[in-house]
Amino acid sequence: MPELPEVEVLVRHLQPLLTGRRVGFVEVRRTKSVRPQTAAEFARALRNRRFTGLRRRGKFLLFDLAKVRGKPETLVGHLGMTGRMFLQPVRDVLPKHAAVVFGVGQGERFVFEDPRYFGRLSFDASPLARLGAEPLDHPDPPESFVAGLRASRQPVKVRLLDQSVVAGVGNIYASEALFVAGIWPVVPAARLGPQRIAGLWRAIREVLSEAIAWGSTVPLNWSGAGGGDALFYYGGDPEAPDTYEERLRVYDRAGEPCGRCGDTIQRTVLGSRSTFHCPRCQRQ
DNA sequence: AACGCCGCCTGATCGC
DNA sequence: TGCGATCAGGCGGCGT
Repeated sequence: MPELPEVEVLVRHLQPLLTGRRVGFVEVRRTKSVRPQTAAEFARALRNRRFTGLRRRGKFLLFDLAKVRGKPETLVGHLGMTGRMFLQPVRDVLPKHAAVVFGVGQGERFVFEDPRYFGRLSFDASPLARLGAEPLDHPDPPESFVAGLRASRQPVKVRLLDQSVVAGVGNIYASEALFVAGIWPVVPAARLGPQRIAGLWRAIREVLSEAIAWGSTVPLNWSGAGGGDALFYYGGDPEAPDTYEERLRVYDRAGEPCGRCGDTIQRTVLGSRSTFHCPRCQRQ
């Protein structure tokens, strides 16, 4: 599932392709996937607009649009669980679950594909206001992160999935960061002292930036053809033998030996979500 | 009011 | 082989 690194790699890929381009036709194929939720209103807000940039905030993509009186300046994208975004020639075959399609000139179109329809393309920017700090912008744990952990008796793994505590961490990198930090996922967030909080913040930054660096070293393939591994095709060729999946330390590795100590990695369920940890490297 | 849990979705996988 | 059941999960919303 796309988390901060996958969105970051996608943004870096799309930013130069979209900037300066003007939107032509707009085709909303699933009204569920857009806000406002009528095809006509959404198309009216987007048609003929020019992209001036593309940014990321947490797991959100922010498409900057040239100012037009009375119209929103930012299109907000979220990939949900299974969303993909790419450009393709207009004569190519559309994927089965193409939710939104719009022309970007020169015989090309932008495709937002999303088999489970959890993602969105929206002109409502209000969800951004609830986001916590950007982990890669702050070398030291921000006060909002410390406060978000201190206030809760929930397991720290569950707290990390709350986007108001830290923006962009999802189920995969939460397990990964806790492993790197040597923290047992079940530990109540409020029980972590300043040292461990600082270590956890560093670990979050490490696993996220490592994933981005890996993604950016691989040639991008955004043909939109084929599926490949739904988890980590963001960084490269879905057919490539080495995917980032192979670099994950604990996620989806239940029963396998820990790469650090050799003990068996465990799968548990926290907040009705799969959680992976090494019982030896992660205590208390 | 913090927190647990449901519903939204389809595709992959599993068991019989 | 075929088919129904189960699972996957980001996030908003709802109930306690």
